[in-house]
Amino acid sequence: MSTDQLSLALSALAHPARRAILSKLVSGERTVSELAEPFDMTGPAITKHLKVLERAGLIERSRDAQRRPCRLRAEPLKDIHNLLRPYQRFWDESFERLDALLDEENKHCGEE
Amino acid sequence: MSTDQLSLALSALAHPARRAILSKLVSGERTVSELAEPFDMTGPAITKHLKVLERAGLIERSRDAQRRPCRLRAEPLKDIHNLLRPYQRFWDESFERLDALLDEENKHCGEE
DNA sequence: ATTTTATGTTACTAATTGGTAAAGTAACCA
DNA sequence: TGGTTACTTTACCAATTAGTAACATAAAAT
Repeated sequence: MSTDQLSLALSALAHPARRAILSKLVSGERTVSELAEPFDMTGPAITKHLKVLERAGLIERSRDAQRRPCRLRAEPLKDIHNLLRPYQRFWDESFERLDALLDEENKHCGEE
Repeated sequence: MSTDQLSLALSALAHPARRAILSKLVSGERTVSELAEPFDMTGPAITKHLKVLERAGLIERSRDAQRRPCRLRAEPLKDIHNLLRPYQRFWDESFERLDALLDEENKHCGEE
């Protein structure tokens, strides 16, 4: 597995349960059991998903008595957003124009 | 593994080699060997990465004699972009304001 | 002190990933 | 027909991931 932050964040998001967990955190801190509740998933499974998210820097955890609340950290998402930026024009243009754009680019830097 | 398009696209991007391949395709069609050249990687390894990208809908392949040129397909990237949108305000705001935002949200929907 | 609640750890399994070497296919070239 | 180029397929391997059941810990409530 690739251990750079960007790869970690992307592969953390590549699971519906983890995306659902993140989206729950948009509205604020949540405990592990609050996050686990809507999923038909055992405790250890949730714990592992949270570890993946934590390792990717997408959540932070604190302590509140026996609870371990999770909160969102959006920085890695910003990196993904930046990764996508060079491609954005490909979906902002109509699909017919894509070929034209590619051909145009080829004239400039296609020969090495 | 999750087989929905979004998960496939995200996990396809979660490898530096595949991101590098995609970024090469921004400037137009490339053959397999053109894509393989900068990596210290065997043919079969590249073929596998291309299959992952193809399965995720991020590239299309055609035929030109014995060559199998690849071209970019950006739609799945648009889906990722849309996935990120709800989080965007978290990095557009200063980090001090994040807590305030979260607390504000909690007042509205934190009690169930 | 004991129980309950909340969460984590360990040990195990099955499936997937990322890589290799070696053989196979497909199109062009002489 | 035979050789070369371009790429794929077929085993095979080691490492990782996603899940489970069972057990462990930590704080609060009784």
